[in-house]
Amino acid sequence: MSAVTLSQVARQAGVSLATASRVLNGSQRRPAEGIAERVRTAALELGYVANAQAQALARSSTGMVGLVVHDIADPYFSTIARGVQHASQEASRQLLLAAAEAGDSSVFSAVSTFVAHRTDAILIAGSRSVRPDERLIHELQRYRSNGGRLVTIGQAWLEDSGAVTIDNRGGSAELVRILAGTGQTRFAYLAGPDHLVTAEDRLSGFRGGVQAAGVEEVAVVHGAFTREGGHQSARSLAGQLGAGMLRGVTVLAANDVMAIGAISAFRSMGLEVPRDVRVAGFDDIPTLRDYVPALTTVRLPLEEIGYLAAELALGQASDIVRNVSGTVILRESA
Amino acid sequence: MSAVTLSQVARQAGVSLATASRVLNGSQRRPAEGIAERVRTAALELGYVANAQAQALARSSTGMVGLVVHDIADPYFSTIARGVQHASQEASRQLLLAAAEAGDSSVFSAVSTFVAHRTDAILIAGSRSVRPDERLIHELQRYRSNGGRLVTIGQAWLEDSGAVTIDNRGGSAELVRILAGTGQTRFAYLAGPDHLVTAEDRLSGFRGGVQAAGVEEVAVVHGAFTREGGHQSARSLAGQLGAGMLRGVTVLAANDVMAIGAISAFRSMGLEVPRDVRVAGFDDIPTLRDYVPALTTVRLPLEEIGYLAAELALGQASDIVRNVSGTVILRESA
DNA sequence: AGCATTTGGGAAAGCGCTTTCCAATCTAGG
DNA sequence: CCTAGATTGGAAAGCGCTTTCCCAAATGCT
Repeated sequence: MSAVTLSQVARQAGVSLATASRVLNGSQRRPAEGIAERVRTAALELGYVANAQAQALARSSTGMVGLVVHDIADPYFSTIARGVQHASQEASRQLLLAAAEAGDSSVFSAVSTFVAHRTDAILIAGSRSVRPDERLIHELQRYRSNGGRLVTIGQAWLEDSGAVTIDNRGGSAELVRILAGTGQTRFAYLAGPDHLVTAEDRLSGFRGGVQAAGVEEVAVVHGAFTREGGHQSARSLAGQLGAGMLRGVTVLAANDVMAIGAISAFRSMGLEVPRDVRVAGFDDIPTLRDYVPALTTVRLPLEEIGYLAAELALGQASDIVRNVSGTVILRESA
Repeated sequence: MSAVTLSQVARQAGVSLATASRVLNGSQRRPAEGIAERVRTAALELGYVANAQAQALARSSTGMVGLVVHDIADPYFSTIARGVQHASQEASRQLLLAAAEAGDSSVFSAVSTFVAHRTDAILIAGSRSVRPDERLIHELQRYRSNGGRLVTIGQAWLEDSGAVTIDNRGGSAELVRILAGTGQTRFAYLAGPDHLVTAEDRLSGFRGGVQAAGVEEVAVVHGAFTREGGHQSARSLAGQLGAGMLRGVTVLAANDVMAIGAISAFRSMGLEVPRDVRVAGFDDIPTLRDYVPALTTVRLPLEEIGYLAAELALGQASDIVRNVSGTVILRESA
């Protein structure tokens, strides 16, 4: 990657490096218009594009922000990523993306790369582990103390760092409350992995809601946060209860893709949703809005969440926590 | 973003900068083990993390690859992105992501940023315009002549640059052929924007297939490559034909999300799929696989395509074109 | 023991920019 | 017409690394 350098431009324009830099790369001092014009012309002729790496080194700020997601192909994360991308673009920051599909250790390595690249900020989307990796926490703390901004999405990871927290508990509880209000009385829960706090929060919201509404908790089964996780959980729920006992039960899944998996499992068992079993999800993934039966769920403004997080990371405001909560969307499935 | 520097490590270890560099950041020369150990210890104690920017400057290679997608929240692109991400990670390259939601001009600015950041390679996913922006082409050519690698996904943009091409034409044609083989005879096409070559290729494949199979082309309507585009196109198709005439027609959409939009439109008009109208898509988006009625479509190995593209970009092989074609998946919708 | 080689650490020159000083020029006030 | 003060361009010192040389010490041979 060789390319035209500033000094070539300066030479061609017959000015010094300093002047060329001042003209081309925004500085306090604006050289006289005549000179500036010469420099601009030279730059254009040579096709000069500033080397962001060198600028970063000289300015000690890279203009890059790092986003770590669990899986970019998961619509939950890709929607958040979209929001982040928009905000970064508006702030003319470049987005570095890393996937951490293998838990804390891969979050750690993603963070390390970002640290190496000296991103101005790091955003972490994806649930914190209930018992977080010490190494990771240290790394993040050091990053912050070196002046890096950290914003986590979902819940706060560090005491006083930025975060866009999501009221998972409240959303689940509200969903149960409303469903109970429509007369449903027997609830089962397809929970996510029990080591993720997002999953645990949604579960505990469910339990709180069940208690508050005075309805019955038929069963809780844990599984992966994926379509397959939902599918398996649904099957094991059926096994646990006996297929007959499933009739009339409202099955809440920890997220939409699990709900989809569950519905597919129920269907393969000859159960129709919502006639035989009711199912609801969480997140309100945009791509799934045309699904039939339309999924009752808790809508999270995913894109906005990403946008907000990036704003927090890029704003000059000191680190801040912003809470967003979901709204229950009653559709056909429950 | 201040942090521990190599010279601090060197000082603490009591060696020179050169030695410290050789020990920590892979070089030909391996200092004696005793010394190396001292350096490593010092680095660990101080929590040294090499500054990738500075390394990039010194080595004149950044280890970053840029990916431009149309819209990261679109499952088509996020799936490709996943493949790219995997390949980059395996090659320990960092991924820069940019969205180009506003056509060629935004592709241009994305590319410019990547050029500024001196990414080792640029991957462009998302269809080329039928009449591509001259400026863009020049920028890409200059990038390549400066030693940057370019890989486009979908079709080749530059004469001899890397590309993972997709046999859109063949896929569409094959889909028509197979559907005609099941006895369907009247076909309509919901095409994408007529300025994108992907859209045009799929359309021309459709036409070729119709001709070859000797079936009837009822209508072709153009719309956006989105769910809403599909919805609207379906409505205008109905308007054009008269709702009655739609019965028995097989409506092929230029991609899956358009197909979903179309089905939703038909449904709102009281038409049931596939009983009244048949619908098929293209791409086989993973998230949509549980959709009911299950979508007949042309499966594209999206993730693999992304992976392949990144391999081409990162491999030492000179730029190469790799073609992938889809396979027709018959399900319920058509 | 004496010489030619190899080995391995360090000094220093960049990589491409930004930014602080400096010095020269210009402006305005007396 | 002279001087204090404001402008403005340029020289040069970094930013944090890599890598080429150079030189001293260690090694292998005769």
